[in-house]
Amino acid sequence: MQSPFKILLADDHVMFRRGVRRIIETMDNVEVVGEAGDGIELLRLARDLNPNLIIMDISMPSLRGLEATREIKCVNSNVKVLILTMHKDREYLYHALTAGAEGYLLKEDADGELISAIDTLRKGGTFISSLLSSQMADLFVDKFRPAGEPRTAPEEPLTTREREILKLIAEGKSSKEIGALLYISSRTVQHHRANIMRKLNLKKTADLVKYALQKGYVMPPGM
Amino acid sequence: MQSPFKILLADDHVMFRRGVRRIIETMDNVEVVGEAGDGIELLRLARDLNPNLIIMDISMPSLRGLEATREIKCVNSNVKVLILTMHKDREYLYHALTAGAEGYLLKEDADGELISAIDTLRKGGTFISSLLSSQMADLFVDKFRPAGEPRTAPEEPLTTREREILKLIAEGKSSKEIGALLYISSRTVQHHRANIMRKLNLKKTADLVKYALQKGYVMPPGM
DNA sequence: CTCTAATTAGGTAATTATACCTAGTGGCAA
DNA sequence: TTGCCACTAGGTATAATTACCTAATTAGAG
Repeated sequence: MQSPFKILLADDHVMFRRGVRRIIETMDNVEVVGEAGDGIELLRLARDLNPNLIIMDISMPSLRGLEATREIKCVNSNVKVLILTMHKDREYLYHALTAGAEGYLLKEDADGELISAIDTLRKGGTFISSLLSSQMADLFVDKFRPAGEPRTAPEEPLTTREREILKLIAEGKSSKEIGALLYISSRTVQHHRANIMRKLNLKKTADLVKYALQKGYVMPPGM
Repeated sequence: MQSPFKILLADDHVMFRRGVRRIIETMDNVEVVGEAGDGIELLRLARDLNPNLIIMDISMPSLRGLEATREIKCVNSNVKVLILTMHKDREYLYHALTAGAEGYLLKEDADGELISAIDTLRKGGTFISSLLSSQMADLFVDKFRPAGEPRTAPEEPLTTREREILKLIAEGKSSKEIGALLYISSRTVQHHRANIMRKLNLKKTADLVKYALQKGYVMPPGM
């Protein structure tokens, strides 16, 4: 048997820490080594107790949880962080993940998922509340795909044909090749090309490629 | 009552399309307007039928599903895409999302989640198989955190000067402009340019731009 | 010292891209 | 019908890229 998995709890509500501790105590080879009531105490205990996992709320007095997370990750990057919170907004989730947290669990489904969350993090994985999977996906899609842009300004000045041609340009094809592909004259392609550049206020092929990449019209390099 | 939500099915297995269709037919105000057996047919039907949602497998003959997704999104960015597949690897998920898909559902839990996935996408949301939420989180964390090197070996055949010039090319500058910036002849820039293309086995400016973007030599568009 | 690679520079030619034009057709809406 | 727009096609001209060459200088490795 390995040495036990050391967990540090951080929440400003005693009752909540007690509840979490009780759930954890049903697990094998896992030990709660300490409890912190605010961020300052958390930093001190994280340094002294050297836990493997910190379970914390992100709304704590004297130092916000995310600040604490960054601080701790900076000093000891081996420790895992599981955020346990009531916030289901995507902004909180986003900030938690970018701050370095490996887990994000809603208090409302902590009963059902806390144990599997701890297990997952112990094995080196990442755990997000299943209730937030759609938010998660939204985040991902928003961050990685400026294309389509459903919610923010579908103001695309290009016509269908122009997008089609832009895609081929960004793939590295010449006007002549594109004309052959689409069964139109290369002069027509050149005309579309000029229109695209005029509409987007671009000057060079390089700009067209970057625009197409940004919009997701072509495969990102590296796949 | 609104006009029905039009769905186009794309999968190379007839039986699977039939099964999906049967599930969908239990929904209100939703209509399957067509079925495609391969990517080429999919592109044609997507254009002709103008569906609101495309449900497709990503392993189809004659055109891979992700290619088809980009193609369709490029021409009609309003259509939603739900990937229905057996692949649970994070690479597939990642590529599907970056290709512009709004949904990713495993065939094995299609029975239970297909209807809610369709509903979610109809409302403008994003849906990922709950079985993949941990993969999703891993993806997110991987992408946003490690500021250090990527895992791939940095075998870079280019010289310092060549990288410098490649960067400027990708920023949209001409050989003459680059020469003026670096106080060298535009002919020298052209020579470097040719060397870069020879080393990387590339042919066009567009390829250079994509390569530079991939390597991170220039800011990704949109940030 | 010798050899190689990197950087610099130029010649010539073909191809392609960019910047200005005009103009016919078809679809769609006021 | 009239007008607008997308798509088509072409003319002309200049700028830039791409594809072949050669070659001098310098720094560094062997």
